[in-house]
Amino acid sequence: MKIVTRATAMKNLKGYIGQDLRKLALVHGITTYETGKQNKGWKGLVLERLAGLQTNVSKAPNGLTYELKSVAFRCVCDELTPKETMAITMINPEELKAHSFFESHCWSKLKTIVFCAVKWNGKNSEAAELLKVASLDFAEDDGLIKEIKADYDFIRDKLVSEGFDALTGKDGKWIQARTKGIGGINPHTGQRRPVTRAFYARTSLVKKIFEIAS
DNA sequence: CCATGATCATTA
DNA sequence: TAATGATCATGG
Repeated sequence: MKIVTRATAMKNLKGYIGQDLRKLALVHGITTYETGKQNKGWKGLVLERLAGLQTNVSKAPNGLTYELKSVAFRCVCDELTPKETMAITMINPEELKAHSFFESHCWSKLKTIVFCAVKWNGKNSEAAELLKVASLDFAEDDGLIKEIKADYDFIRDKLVSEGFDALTGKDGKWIQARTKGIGGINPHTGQRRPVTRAFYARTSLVKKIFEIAS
């Protein structure tokens, strides 16, 4: 397995800025919506390939891997603004209780993230142009880290005192704990699948990250 | 089977 | 329009 550093990944990705991701998806054999079903994750998968990754096994970055994230941007007036929040990582209630912010998956992913701004052209977007690639260096903004940590601590505290079910997307100034379950009904049992959650970066955080990286 | 990819739908 | 909660296809 080949190791791709963040710098290499960024270099690879930058070569694709301005290109249509849908065409690239076809080249790499990634299903988009061609089959009649839409794959909501296809942009992320394409970007991972473009960065030089073979496949993404991104759970628990054991040291020297990085996270690749895409963010949908839409044009508000003349300014590019994040359309939506961005998933960071799944929340494991046990680990959330056990780990402080700087020991968490959330942080270890956040600090090694490579952001890709992708133009969003509406529902079931057929084309997706790669707008910009940025990596994050949080070391240059202590204040922001502190505030993110505060959100993490708040969410962790709430988990301990009120339980996993008490968490909502309302919590947190920069990050939030939104639901991210598999959703739907288990066709075998007919039961509802358990609700899971993930850390999300709010749009304001995404915007700030791109400002820092610029 | 389930975590991961990220978007879609609904409501205030 | 923005924010929150819910959802689906994919890959290992």
